[in-house]
Amino acid sequence: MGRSPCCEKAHTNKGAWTKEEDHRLIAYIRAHGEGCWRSLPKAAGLLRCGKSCRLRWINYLRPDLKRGNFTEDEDELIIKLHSLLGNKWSLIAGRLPGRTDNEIKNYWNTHIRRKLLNWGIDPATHRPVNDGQTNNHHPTTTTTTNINNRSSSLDVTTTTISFANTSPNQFVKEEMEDEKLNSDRNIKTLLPEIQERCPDLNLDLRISPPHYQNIQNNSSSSSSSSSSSSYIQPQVQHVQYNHYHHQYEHQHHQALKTGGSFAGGNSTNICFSCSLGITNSKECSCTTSLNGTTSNNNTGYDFLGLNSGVLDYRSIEIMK
DNA sequence: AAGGGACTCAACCGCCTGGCC
DNA sequence: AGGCCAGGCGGTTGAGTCCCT
Repeated sequence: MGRSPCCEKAHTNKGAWTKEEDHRLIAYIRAHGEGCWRSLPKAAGLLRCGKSCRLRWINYLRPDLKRGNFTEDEDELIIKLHSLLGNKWSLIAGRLPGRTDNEIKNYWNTHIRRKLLNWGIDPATHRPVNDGQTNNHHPTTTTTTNINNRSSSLDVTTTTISFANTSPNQFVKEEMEDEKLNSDRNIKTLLPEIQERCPDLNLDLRISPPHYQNIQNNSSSSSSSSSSSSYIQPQVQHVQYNHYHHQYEHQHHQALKTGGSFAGGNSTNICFSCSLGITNSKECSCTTSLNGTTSNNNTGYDFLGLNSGVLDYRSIEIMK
């Protein structure tokens, strides 16, 4: 026995929404709020499937939607979130206020995928295309050059992934260069160039213990060039989102000042939302105020932020 | 100007999940 | 425990638009 249809398809409109339908839907939701999508079309006088109404509202009519092109910062954030979360568009959208999962999914498939491919990076794995070795479960010794390593007042070693230096014009130029180069050379010869172009782009992922442990070990992870790495003795590099750099450092500084740890430590937690600058969001599950007081007595490591309900990118580290 | 291929993105489809009975 | 249902999600489609020849 098949599933019952969500609506009577014979009596519903399909395809593009008309302005009148939009107005009806908006008026109804303003008056009655969201929810009960199945009964909404009838109540609102719409010949639409409830799902269709929900989608139209969420993806297009919602007043808090941010219209217009994605910014470089948003690009950057989407790439990083995708490297952490995969095709979990709704989760990614949750970190980008005003953007919908559908919008991000489309943008990924039409723009970012191609951009990464032009860089020689597999958008699915965030690894260099043709890099068979890195698919190995046992990472080999590699050399890393940490050019964009920003020193902070905290003397905490971090590696900043930055696309910010690349202006739109540069992108166009680089894409043209890429096409030429791809036709001229074997892709293998390109890999060093890709790394040179994005010297701080290291998209190999691993899950590590809380960040505070790495603070203690930071002296061993700040070298600007080679060292061997393995899962046993990792060379730790932290992902850090440039545009939230300042806020993060502030929070981190406060946490250290008060003797606590930051985001992933076992005494205080700054939630993922806040670490991304999405303060006061419904996702916020901070257990610590910035003055260092703790409002929750969770103990142990919250893998993937499951206890706090959100991912904590600070504890998801990138290594080579 | 016209044809056609490439691209974009709103919308649809089908599956999954969780709540309720 | 199992069925039903609503909501949500990710993958896919296709109409409209853009761009190149």
